[in-house]
Amino acid sequence: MELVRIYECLCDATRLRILHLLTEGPLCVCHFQTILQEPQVKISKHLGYLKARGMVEVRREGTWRVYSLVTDKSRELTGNLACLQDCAQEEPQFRSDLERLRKVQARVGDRSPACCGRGKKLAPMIHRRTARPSPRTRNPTAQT
Amino acid sequence: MELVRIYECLCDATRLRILHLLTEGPLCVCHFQTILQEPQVKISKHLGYLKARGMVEVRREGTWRVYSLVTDKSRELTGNLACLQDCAQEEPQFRSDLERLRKVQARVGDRSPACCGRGKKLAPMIHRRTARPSPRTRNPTAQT
DNA sequence: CACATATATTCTCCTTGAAGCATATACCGG
DNA sequence: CCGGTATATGCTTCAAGGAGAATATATGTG
Repeated sequence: MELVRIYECLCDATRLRILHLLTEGPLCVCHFQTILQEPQVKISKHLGYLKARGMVEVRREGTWRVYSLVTDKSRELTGNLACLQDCAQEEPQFRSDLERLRKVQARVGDRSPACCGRGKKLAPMIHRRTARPSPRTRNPTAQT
Repeated sequence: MELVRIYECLCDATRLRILHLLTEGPLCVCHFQTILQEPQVKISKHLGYLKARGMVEVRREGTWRVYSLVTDKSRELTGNLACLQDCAQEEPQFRSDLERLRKVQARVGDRSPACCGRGKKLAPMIHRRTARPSPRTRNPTAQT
């Protein structure tokens, strides 16, 4: 049952937070770190878990990996994501994640030179306001 | 996060089937056995799991235990059950469960003398068409 | 090339939970 | 009280998966 697969992805708080953020648009790992405030390994692993189950897909942007929700979602997945989205409005955790997401978006939208806030190098500068599909950046290939 | 708790309940096929059936109305363990065609231990354990997480409640009816969805559901739970209900229409597994449920309901609705089909004793005869809240049976008490 | 950054992978430790057998418990009819 | 039915629980085995430290890999910079 595909449904079970979906629910397996949803039964962990970190993954829920990740998916919730992804419904707002693609995001790279370092942004997840900033927003979720969780160690890199943890985030990377959960993203891997989600990818392995076909919930998300990746695209490289220079050094970054930009994750997004899988494009062709099943009926079940669409429904459950909508449901999650709905539930998320109450959970304070999700709300604060969203706030932090807005900040990151603002920073990045301004083309300020930080990916993870480290503000060191800048690379292709592709971190636009994550909501838009970002027309064409540098290397639209690669995925799995 | 309560959401996680909910999803934990949903990420097992047997539990999904159980919950799906319960959205149609209360059901006793022996009927679950008949419908799901799974061993008693398995069903009983999963029902216990669901009860421990506050998704279902029990009521005794003589020798039987009649399980039902918890009466006051959270917004999240309501939403997810609705979503499940929606997804269930496609899954053949759920559909055949439903068919078997109808048969059981028919049998029981006719007041035929079987709980598990064994047709031995009959007891208070409370197994009415499970869909209706069953106004008042014998022992509306008991729960945990 | 050496280095720094972004991210993934490996390995280990530990907990949860699923399955199944055997057994316990509760209730019923006689 | 006895035997039988309905259901739960204890125990064991086993696999999945979560956390974290250390390390590997890839890529861009000078």
